Amino acid sequence: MRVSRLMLVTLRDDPAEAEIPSHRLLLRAGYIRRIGSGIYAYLPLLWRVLQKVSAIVREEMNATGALETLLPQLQPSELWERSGRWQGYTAGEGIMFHLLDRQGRSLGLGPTHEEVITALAADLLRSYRQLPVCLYQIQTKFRDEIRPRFGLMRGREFIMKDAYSFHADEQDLKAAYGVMDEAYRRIFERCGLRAVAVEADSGAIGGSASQEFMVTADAGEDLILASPDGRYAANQERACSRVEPARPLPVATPPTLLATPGQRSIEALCSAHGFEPSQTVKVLVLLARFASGGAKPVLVSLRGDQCLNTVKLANAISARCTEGGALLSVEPITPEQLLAEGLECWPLGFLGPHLSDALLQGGANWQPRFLRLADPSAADLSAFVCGANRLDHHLVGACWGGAMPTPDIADLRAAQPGDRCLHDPEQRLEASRGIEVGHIFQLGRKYSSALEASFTNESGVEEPLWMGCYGIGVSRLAQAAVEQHHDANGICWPLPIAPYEVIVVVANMQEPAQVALAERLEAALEAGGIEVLLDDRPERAGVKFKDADLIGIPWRVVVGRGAAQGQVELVERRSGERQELAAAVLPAQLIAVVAAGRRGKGAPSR
RNA sequence: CGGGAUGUAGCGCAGCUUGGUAGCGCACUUCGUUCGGGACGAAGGGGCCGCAGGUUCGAAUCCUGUCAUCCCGACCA
Repeated sequence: MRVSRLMLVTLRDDPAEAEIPSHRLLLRAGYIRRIGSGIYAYLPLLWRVLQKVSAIVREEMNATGALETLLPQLQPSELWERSGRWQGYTAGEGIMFHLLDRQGRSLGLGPTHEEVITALAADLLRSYRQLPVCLYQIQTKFRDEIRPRFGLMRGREFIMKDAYSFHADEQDLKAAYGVMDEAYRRIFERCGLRAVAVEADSGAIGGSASQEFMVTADAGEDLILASPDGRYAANQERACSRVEPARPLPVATPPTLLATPGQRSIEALCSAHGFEPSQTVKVLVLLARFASGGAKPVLVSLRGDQCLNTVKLANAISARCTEGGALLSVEPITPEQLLAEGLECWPLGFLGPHLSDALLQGGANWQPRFLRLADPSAADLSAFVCGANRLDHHLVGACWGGAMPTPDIADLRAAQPGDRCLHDPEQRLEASRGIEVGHIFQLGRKYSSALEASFTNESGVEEPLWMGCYGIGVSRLAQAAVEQHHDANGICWPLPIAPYEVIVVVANMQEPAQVALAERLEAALEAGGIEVLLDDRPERAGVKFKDADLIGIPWRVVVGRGAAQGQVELVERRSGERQELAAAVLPAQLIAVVAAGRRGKGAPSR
């Protein structure tokens, strides 16, 4: 392919909209153009990258026995109502684009395909003899992201590989999950990416076990906490750790009232009275809103030196409040909200776990009882300092039981870098950032039960199918590769996913000898199965070198001054290493090197 | 949605405070000189100054509204 015919438009200046290196480089090097917020055109060079990634994904999925398919993006709301997700996905902070057709039917633009696939499974799968099956597709997904960001990293339209497996029992599901885990590791490795598997929260998709695959990069949106020994890694949303022992509070029976004027924070309280944060319990009041329109006040008790993990909190609330439909949001309660609800103002900043349900009586809409939750680190304290539920006062020496109703215990604390690990107290969690490029879930029977997808087992009894689901963000993966593989001059594609493998640069198009030799080399390389670009533009050599570096083709062949003597230069993009060699031997040598790179040596050595 | 910022040529920006009918660099076209790491000179083309109102003899500039985009938080592959 000739560069003059490639519609290649590179930019010398960084576009103002791009923040992170990969986004800047994809724009500058002519791989993508923004069409709208979170909506990008994949230009020809990027499309080749995406197809290469897709081909690797396809090979590895096929190798597991999965079947490729293509499901509709336009999905009837009725399916989503049956799974109970229509409200959650369209109302409130819902991310599903939805519309009415001309008959007034309600449709959604697929953000994911559990509903469709499960409906199909209900239709087609009748007997254990048909199981297991795994279907996958590589297709555009639509999500009305609250904040699209970083180019392809978080687009509103993006390419995803999603797979769904169906099993007769949980053991078989777990086996398939393990097979997918291995396939995923091979996919990322073959794409030349350094990726780590971490324990994850399963979020809106639901289900039990789930694992994310993170491409490590400073620009990643996720915080990973991992032990140095490599035995534990988790998304911070999910991560658990040991809590440091609290310093015991000298027992003061009965609890005494302490005047604490204006000391609304743990920090202010402790510095004024010489307490340690671990001797205190902080109480948060939040409001949980549900799809049904209901709202429940939640009282959360944490040890004063610990932080709330909002994902764990949302999970704990969802698990305990099943009747109101999906949990839409959990937000701190503000004085304005109390006023609007018709309640008198609470002494915010001085709350204790014994805040009375009586304070909720007479409210307009909220449920009249608190959901009382506590993290074990707070619940384990035998005596503590907490708010007195009275303005400018705290209680010293409070303890659980009696007037202090014992709360429901749930893991609610956010693990932090530096915390000791559960599996080995000698290990401390370390933080790094990652880009989530893959996620695998054991869904269990959540969707199959809701959508009545059942099969007849060996004993002739009908039961819901066991399901797994497995995603890879294909377009995100391509950008993550750039984030991980670039330098000051541009992109350094891992060879297996590079848009072209070799670029032949004619230093001076006015030298017929150079042009002729370059064309011969292009033909020889192509005959050897190499994907070759020929830079035949009437530009100065410097411009072409800059562009070649910017677009990141792994190997560059320069046909220049030595052309008359049959000498050319070979440059490796990643290392910058160059060698002079005879044009006659170049094709064979390069074909061998590229073939080795395709076999998975595209990954960097470090 | 909350907080912050920005909309002027394809890209990056100046001009706005102090109204007088738009400019710089890159890119693009033509010619010449150059020709191995984003050359130089000359000549060109390209702008409802985001949109709509208002103030004014006159608005990119002042006022009001609106839309869009980007950044910081909650969502996710």
